[in-house]
Amino acid sequence: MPNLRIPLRFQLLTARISSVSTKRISAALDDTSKAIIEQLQRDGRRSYAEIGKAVGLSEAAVRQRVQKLTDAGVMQIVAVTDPMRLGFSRQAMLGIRVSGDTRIVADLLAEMSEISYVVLSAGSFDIIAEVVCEDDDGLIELLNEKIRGIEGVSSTESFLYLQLTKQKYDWGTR
Amino acid sequence: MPNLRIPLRFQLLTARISSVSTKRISAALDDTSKAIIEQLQRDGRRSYAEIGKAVGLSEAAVRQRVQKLTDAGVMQIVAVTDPMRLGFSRQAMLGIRVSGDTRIVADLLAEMSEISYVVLSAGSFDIIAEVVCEDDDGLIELLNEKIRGIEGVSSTESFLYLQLTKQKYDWGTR
DNA sequence: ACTGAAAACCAAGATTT
DNA sequence: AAATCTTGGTTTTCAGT
Repeated sequence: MPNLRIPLRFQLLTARISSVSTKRISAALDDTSKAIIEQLQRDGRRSYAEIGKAVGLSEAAVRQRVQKLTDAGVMQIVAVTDPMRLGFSRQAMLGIRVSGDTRIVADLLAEMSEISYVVLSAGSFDIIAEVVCEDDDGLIELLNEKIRGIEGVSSTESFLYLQLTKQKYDWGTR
Repeated sequence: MPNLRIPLRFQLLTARISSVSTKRISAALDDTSKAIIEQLQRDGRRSYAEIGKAVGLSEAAVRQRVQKLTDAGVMQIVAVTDPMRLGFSRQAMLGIRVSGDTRIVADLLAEMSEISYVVLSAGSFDIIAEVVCEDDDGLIELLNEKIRGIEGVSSTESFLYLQLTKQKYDWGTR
């Protein structure tokens, strides 16, 4: 069973890869599969029959394709919550410089509930992390009490979010 | 009808807000709703009956709550595709400095299909953007031919992804 | 494509706050 | 009174053959 506490892409990249092997599907989805995915991107609970009508397939055929796509880890149907709607209104991207093993620091960051995104990167930052806090106080506290206290963190730089202009997850279908 | 080409949070933040007013739910979800959301984060197509069994509610009650949560924009059930699985293996975060109106540049970036994420930020970068390309050539081309050519982009800095350590979307339920 | 089983839907009615 | 949950009957979908 995959670790389900971190749902979307992270899960796709880790848990699933182990079981399905690293076969790459490339952009080799046919138009019908793309159309099915598009339907489900609009509404993940749309019925197979309805999707079938839209893409010109029988209900059963749609169901089989959806099964295949999810089994292969190409697609996942999940609920996503909106931090803003839940009172987490202060977001920021952090650039972090590390002395020592970046993976150890990244793992510590990943354990923090306020941190939604952690990547190891090449460039003038070793780690990039996204934080989601209720307010400025939460962010200040997180930075000073938790992040800067991590052994090996030599400096951090914050980029407060002013406005989220775009976010998408629909690779391969457009 | 909301613009569905940009599915998740962006949609939640824009299209939905207009119709539902800006009421904030705060962390005021009761435990039952949280439990329902958790179920759907594991599998967005789990049946209402099954969820009901898990959270101690009737099938109809679960359906009503899910309806409310999605109508309120707290949650959305969608298909998410994995860029890696589809052959987009080179990702990077870009820090962009802009002279002039950052929103205009951000909108231009948002139109590019390789760019998955755009935020206006305060700090030493005016815009932060995530790019997802098939390979290094794609990234180089994007940077030089498209991004650096935008009027008002004064400098860019790239942070290539080495490893995605964490990604989550489940605010409010943990 | 067909079929039994399951789930979703709908409309009241009951219960809670 | 308003919101929320349950129940029972009906339609639709699901999953296996």
